[in-house]
Amino acid sequence: MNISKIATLAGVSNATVSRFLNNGYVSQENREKIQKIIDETGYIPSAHAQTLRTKKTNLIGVILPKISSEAVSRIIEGAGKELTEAGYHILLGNTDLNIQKEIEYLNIFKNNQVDGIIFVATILTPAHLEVMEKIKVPIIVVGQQVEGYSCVYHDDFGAAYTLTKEFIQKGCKRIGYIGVTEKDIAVGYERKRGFMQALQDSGMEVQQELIKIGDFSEESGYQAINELMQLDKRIDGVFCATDKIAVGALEWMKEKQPEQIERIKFAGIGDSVLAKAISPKLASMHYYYKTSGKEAAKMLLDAMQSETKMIKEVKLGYELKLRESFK
Amino acid sequence: MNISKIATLAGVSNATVSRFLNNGYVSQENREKIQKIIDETGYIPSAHAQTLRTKKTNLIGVILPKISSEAVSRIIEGAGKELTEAGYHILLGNTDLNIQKEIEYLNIFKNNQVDGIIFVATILTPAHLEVMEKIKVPIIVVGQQVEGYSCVYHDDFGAAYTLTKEFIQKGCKRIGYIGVTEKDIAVGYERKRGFMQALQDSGMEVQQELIKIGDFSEESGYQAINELMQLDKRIDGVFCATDKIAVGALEWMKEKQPEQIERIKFAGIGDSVLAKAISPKLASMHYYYKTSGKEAAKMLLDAMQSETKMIKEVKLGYELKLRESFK
DNA sequence: TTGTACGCGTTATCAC
DNA sequence: GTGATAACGCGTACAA
Repeated sequence: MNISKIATLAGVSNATVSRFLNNGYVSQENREKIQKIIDETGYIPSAHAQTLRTKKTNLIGVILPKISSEAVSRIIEGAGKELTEAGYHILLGNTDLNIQKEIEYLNIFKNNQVDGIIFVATILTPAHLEVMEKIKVPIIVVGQQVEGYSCVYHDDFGAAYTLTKEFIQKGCKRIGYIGVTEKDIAVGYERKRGFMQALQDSGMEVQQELIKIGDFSEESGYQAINELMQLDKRIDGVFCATDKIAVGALEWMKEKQPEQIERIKFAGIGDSVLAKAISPKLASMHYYYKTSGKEAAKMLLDAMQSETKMIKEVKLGYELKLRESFK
Repeated sequence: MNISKIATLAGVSNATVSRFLNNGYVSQENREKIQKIIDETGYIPSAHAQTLRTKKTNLIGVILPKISSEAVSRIIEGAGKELTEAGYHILLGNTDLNIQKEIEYLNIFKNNQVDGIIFVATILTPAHLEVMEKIKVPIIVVGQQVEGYSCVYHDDFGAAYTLTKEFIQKGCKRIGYIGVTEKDIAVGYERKRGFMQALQDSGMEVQQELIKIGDFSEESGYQAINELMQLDKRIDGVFCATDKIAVGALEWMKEKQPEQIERIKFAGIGDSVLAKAISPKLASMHYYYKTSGKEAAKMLLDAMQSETKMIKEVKLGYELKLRESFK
């Protein structure tokens, strides 16, 4: 079923049907005839033919590292709502933590396959930037601050700084740190920087041996805390760059040294559902993931409308959630 | 940049370029010339124009109730991997638990916008089936068994039956049940049926007043357990239709009657990350969500290839995970 | 092995 | 207000 058949059935030309569909001038009489045929046939215009003609796809490419992550799914949830309301659909680009795939998706989306891109980034390499340069549709980066692109991210430095100050204020003297690779500017570099800066500003020495770098898994938290506890039994605080890492660390404590768990303060970042569910309840920094998705979508919608390529950065705050692990 | 420009630059006709791109006969000499131009320009054919011409979109519509759900995101993860490898992309249809939106998305996907549909269903109404009837592309339903459609789902009856038997074997005499609406055939109806059947088969009476129906939230578990404990203080087991409900119930116990928590056995279904993280660790039935997504994708790929509309049902098993809450 | 010419379904232009 | 008709970018008979 296509527009010509509808036109024939309604006794008008396809141009009139097209005008009817796109709010052009059509007589009341013809409006009714056409509507009747459309209702009867259940006709829906071919989005692909429309795209070919108008250059507008109504599609937004969303590139993300891992769909089964609480943060990421929240971001999509927020972005999706906003985009759907504006008449756009989401084309998914799940890279499964594979950096090469990120570049592949950027390339796939490049040639007008989508009207805009939301890129939930982790590690940005020069290769990424090179491809991104060539893309004509607007790109909004989520989760990382990146020069030359509109982005929405959390204040990782500030969150880590504030959280570390909290450790210090509560009297912690020897605080361990478990983080991730600094190639991830937001989670790895900025959070660690906030941690170290807060120590320095409080006149405390940064002890490099108490800084452990793992990956994003619970296991890496489990292993890192083990190393930390062997290194220095007087540790009285453990700053984990993510909640997941903290959960792993707490798991180790509960298994191996349950008598110490009350003495040592633990905190993560992200305020996941896990943080609230485990025992002791994990202190964490609440991040507004859904809002960040929503904000990114709004920025993208703006960018797609305007002619000028104005760059806008949105830095979202955080909220301290002190819980049992931080008494 | 389009195929004609590439052809001109390479000094051949667009037909030759097209043949080159689609593995047709092209002389070695021309192959090289064309490849050179394509490399230089970074040309990528317009997927939309290809679709218009070939009627193949390479798109799979995935309709789901809520992206930020562990089960759902796992399903997508599994399906996505399989589909991507086969050269398809996912067009997201997040309905945000709105049944009307499910029907909207089915309609959007109807008219050849996608080559196939994966429908992660919750409640299927006659209105759903009516729209689904009219859709020409293959549909695979995930999470529910539905007459006339290929589907992949978990053995909810069996899981609930087995789990209930476990309660009984461990000596429970008065088992409460907290479930969800029976309109959801899988989670609501089948799990409850398994529960009741197991009681009956063991010669135990089903006590209707010990059966509570809430929604999918933790709060509903929190409230339902409160009602149950007021009704009958001798309750020694609580079967929760989902892990989330069980988490809410345990939360209430920890807050209000911590001294009773050891006496009463708790279990959920789904084996979420929460189940393993909370204390006491929640006994649950492991479900193979990622596998179900993978399986659905495979079935869809098959269905899209074959001419015949063979219906296939895949019922996945479960794995009992006894944990602290079930000692 | 190559090129010409047409059609996929839609929108936009223009003359009526 | 309306209806031919060209054009969007591509794939593919068909003729060469």
